[in-house]
Amino acid sequence: MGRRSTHTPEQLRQLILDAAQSIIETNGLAGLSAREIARRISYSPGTIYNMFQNLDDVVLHIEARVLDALDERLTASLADGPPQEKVSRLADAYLSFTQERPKLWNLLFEHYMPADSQAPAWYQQKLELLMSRVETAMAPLFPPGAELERNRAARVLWAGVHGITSLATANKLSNVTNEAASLLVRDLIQNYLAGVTANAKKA
Amino acid sequence: MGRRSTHTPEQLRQLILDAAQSIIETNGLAGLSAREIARRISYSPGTIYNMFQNLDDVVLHIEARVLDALDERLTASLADGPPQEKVSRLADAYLSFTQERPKLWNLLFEHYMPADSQAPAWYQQKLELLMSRVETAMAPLFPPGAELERNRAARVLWAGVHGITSLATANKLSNVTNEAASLLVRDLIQNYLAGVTANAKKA
DNA sequence: ACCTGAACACCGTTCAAGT
DNA sequence: ACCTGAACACCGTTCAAGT
Repeated sequence: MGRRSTHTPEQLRQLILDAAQSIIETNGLAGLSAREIARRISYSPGTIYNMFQNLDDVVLHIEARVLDALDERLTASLADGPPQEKVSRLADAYLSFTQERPKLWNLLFEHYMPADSQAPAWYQQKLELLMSRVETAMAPLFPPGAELERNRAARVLWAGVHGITSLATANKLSNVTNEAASLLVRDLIQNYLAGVTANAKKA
Repeated sequence: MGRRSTHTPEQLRQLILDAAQSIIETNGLAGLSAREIARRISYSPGTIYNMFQNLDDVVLHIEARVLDALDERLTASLADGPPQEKVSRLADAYLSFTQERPKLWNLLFEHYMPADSQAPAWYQQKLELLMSRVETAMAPLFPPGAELERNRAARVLWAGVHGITSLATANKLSNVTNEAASLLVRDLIQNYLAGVTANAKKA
């Protein structure tokens, strides 16, 4: 046994991640197991543990890929226009990503860190990057110096869009199908931003 | 073996559900197993399957309890006042429930029906009841005949509050702690309702 | 050095057999 | 009638031993 080295360590890591991602895309997180990954890449289960700390660690690296793919989508969707339109474009890009790759997107929210450990710093940074796309798109709506308000509004919209998508996908919004979700998202953005700009003018 | 009947079937069902709930409250859904329930109630694993279809079915019944408890909280929070205040009260009640019993609340969203089966009708009805609390509280903000808009606004706010809570709890809102979540919720309600009522007046 | 695979401690679920 | 517990097909993870 042992010693075959047909792959470099880096290749092996990618092999593992590719297999894991493919399992998740078809069967969801519930379908993922270290043994199934091993079977697919024709290595023994132990090998997974030579390359990663454990299965949670594998999942975390898949999440990194998803966050990167999501950011690509968001940035690709940007185009000139008024802030409201930019934000709507971002939301549409987010929604279409979740609808095209539901299992992968869902992974981000159904997987929890083991209670004793927090998400690593690079993970938090990827989240912040995503949110900063929204914040930048909205910037013209706020007077200079209103960084706090702008930051808060970006978080509220981000979380709001997430909430609608998440409940619609899980069929927990009572009668709101996945398609109708985009109507709710538009409504949220329009009315929330109307409220925010009205208040900004008052101040 | 067999035949002891120290409990009626209904008692046995409640015994199982009580044990399951207690496991979830301390260790989360991940800590739940049919064998662990059996151990706690001093029955064999097979007994769980005499009383429930499977473990998912047990979880579904726990979810029913959580939805009922949540509705009790929401209705208890109601008091006279302008609609905006009523909605805020509901949101506060929701938030405090999630903070007091995070594992139980989380269950509602981390547990998915098996892909082949939908949530039963009574489950959907409980969800609708919760959402109707919001809709009723907001009713005076809408002109008569605007049922559609009212219904949509209730869903948007419900999903929005859920999204904020959910991301804050999972530490995925970057720097937004669980306490700060209530600030975001207030901001969402205030600005969204400001936008909605401005539009309603225009129409 | 690299990889294996047996071993340990768990699962969900079923169902023949016991009282 | 009610309940058991062995059986089957799975898990995650470790680590001595093989090449």
